[in-house]
Amino acid sequence: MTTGTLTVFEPRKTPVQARAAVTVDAISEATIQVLLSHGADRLTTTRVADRAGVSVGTLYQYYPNKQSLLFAIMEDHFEKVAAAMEAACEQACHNPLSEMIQHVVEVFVDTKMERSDISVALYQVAAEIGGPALVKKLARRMQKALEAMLRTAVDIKSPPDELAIDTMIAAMSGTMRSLLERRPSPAAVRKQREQLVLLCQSYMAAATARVS
Amino acid sequence: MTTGTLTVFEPRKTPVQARAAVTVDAISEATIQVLLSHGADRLTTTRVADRAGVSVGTLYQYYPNKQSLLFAIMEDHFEKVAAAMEAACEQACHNPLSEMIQHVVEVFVDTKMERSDISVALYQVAAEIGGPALVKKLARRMQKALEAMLRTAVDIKSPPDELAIDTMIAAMSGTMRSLLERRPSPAAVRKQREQLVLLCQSYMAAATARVS
Amino acid sequence: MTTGTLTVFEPRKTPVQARAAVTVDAISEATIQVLLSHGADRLTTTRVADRAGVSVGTLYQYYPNKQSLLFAIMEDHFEKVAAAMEAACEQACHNPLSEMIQHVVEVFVDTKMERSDISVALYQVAAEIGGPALVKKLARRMQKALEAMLRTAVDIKSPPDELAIDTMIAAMSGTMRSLLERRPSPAAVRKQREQLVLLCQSYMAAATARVS
Amino acid sequence: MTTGTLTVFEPRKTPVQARAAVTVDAISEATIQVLLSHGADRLTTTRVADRAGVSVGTLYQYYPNKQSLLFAIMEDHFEKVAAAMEAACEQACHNPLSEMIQHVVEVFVDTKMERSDISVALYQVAAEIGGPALVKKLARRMQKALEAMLRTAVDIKSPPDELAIDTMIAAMSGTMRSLLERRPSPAAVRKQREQLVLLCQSYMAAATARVS
DNA sequence: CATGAATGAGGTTTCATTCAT
DNA sequence: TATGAATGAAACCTCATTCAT
Repeated sequence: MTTGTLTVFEPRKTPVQARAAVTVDAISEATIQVLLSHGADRLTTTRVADRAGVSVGTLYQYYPNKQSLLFAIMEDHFEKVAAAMEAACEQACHNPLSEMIQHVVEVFVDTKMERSDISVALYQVAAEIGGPALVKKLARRMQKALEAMLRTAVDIKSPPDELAIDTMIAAMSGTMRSLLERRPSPAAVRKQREQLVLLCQSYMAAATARVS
Repeated sequence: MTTGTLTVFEPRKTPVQARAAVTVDAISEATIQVLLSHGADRLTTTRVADRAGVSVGTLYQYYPNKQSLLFAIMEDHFEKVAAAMEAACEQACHNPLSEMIQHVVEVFVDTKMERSDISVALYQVAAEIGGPALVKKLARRMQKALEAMLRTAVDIKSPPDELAIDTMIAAMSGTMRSLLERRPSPAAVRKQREQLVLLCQSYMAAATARVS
Repeated sequence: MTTGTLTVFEPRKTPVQARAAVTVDAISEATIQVLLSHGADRLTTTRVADRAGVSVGTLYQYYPNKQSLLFAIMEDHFEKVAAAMEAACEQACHNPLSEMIQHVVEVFVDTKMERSDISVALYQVAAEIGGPALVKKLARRMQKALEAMLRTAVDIKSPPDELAIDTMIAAMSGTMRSLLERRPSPAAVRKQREQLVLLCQSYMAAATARVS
Repeated sequence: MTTGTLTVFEPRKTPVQARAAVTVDAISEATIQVLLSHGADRLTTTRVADRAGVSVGTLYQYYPNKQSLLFAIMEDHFEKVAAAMEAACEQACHNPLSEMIQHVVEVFVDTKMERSDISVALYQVAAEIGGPALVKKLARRMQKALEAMLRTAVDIKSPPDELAIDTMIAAMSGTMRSLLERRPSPAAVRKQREQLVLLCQSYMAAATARVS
């Protein structure tokens, strides 16, 4: 397919003056806005620059090409999610399994919702940029964090195996994706979050039972 | 975003002659090939026509525009999935809950895998065409079929509520998507299928328990 | 510096229909016109297409990029010059040295003058495209043809050595370049041609004398 | 074509402070470097400034526009060549023709070689800036100096006519250009210099013989 | 004076679509 | 019907130049 190399998307130069930092942020935010209001195929660098209130030239001072715009947002977002999950996992250590899962899933959903616009926007373009590669990286980090946490569960003999954790991550991310793409109301999200907690809890319980 | 109207994407004319049917199929197949080998952003009508062994002009005799190409494939695929699920649901009536789920999930996974290339290809472009709308339609059909089936389960008092069924569909589709995007080996698929069965079984059991 | 690869500049596709051949010629001719009337730095693909009476899109159907436009002309022109020189050399065999040189130099000047516009136009851009490489190829062909001819001179024992022939080629081409860039009148050309003949004759005579 | 006016390209201000002179030199040198390493079409003011270790702003304090950068170098170089030739001509007065020519040609070649990088760099851009005009000026100066010198030749009745001198200048410059563009080794240059001396000597002798 | 962020006109190239043959 | 040449709007991106700091 495409890409494979990630370095192509790296930002072009780090701003040294104060106003430049503002510009970079404005461009980044504008990208999301345009992605949501116009769709991936009508995202043009000119439109982004316009929305950001700068000229195209300025945009290209900080991003080497159109894809790097999207890539930067994705990297940022994934970093945020990964960090939140790692923190959540650490915090939930030494608890019963079901409480662990509840905490972790709630944090996942809440983190995603915090900038649900970004998530939805990214779903549209993930494939065209380094998406899959970054997703894999993110999954590995979550996998590790979850495993470490699960090892400390007070009410199970041994943690679920890798396959089960993998599946749970896929289920969490995938379900969340399906839900977000429906653009749910906050109330709907609350209800769905509850369901996702239940889903993961019951699966983990079942997966653990079979293994131990 | 875009879309909303579905009628724009309808194929231009139904092939009445055998030769035409072959052409249409070739184009459709070529579209998937190109999507997979070149990526969504490098899918051009000329390339598709080339791959299909016809001229652009011919392509435009059967499809009014580029999007209709993709839309037709998606519609087709979704129809196949929906039909398979409806059949599976009917077939699984009057069984214990867990057997029902097992059957349904296995059929879902198998149907998706049968043309996994199409699924993967479509993930890239779903957003740009009538994707969400079709997904919603598909979800409604599955929802209905599942509900009807669940009502006949021999070992539960009342079927899970709408929210739970919805969640299960989102989980099935979403998890499957996450898995397929990793381009798994057939062996890996078999293992993952087992896990997905377990996931849905345990969730449905839990969701039923809470309701009844 | 630049390039090194020559294949990048190859034409994109060979026209199969009759009208296409006309188009290709028109574009080629328009390129020269624009080069001469606007200069190398103001040669734009749009301008060329305009001048040729076609759209940019059409231009790009036959030339993969801007440079290939120029490259095609250069290749063509060099081929013409090389062929003319080879013919001239063959024709001049078995004559006295000075007559050989006269014939060859006159043919060289006349061939260059025939499309002096192209020569002048190319001087501007040779460096930016595969210029040096093609020049070297051309020089080799001329070198070979001249050497073969000189070996048959009836009034010298042994032909001038490679270095001398090389120098004569450089002198012929270089002097011609200097002259052409002054955009001389036909009358001036005639006088200069005579001088160039004399220059080459006396040099070859001197170079031969020293060697033999 | 372009140009015609020469005044546009004059440097903006003469450096009065020592520091400024260093800067101007650095920029000038950087221009040549970039021209040689990146080619004419990738010569940007920013790149030159970078290479020179200053900011674009600073560059524009000393040169009003990009072309003036190149023009200044060319003017400088031509001035050096012209001065060297004038000195050589004066020094060679009152000698036999062939010795005169030898001296003059050797000085020409050596002066060109001293900064052969500049010559090669300039060949790329001469057309885009005031090139032809400057060349004409240079040729006139050389023409004058040569004529004055030739008038003092001790072994000929009358000097060669204007046309012959013109042709010799064209031959010298043109041949040198052809040679330099091949990027020759110092050893090759020595051999070629000898040939060029011979070429000019024999031509001048012939041209004189015919006239007298 | 020096800096480098910002500008935006303008260049190159692509590609969905049409239509004469 | 099939073909493929032609179209041209529109996208991406560069770079000479300015000017606030």
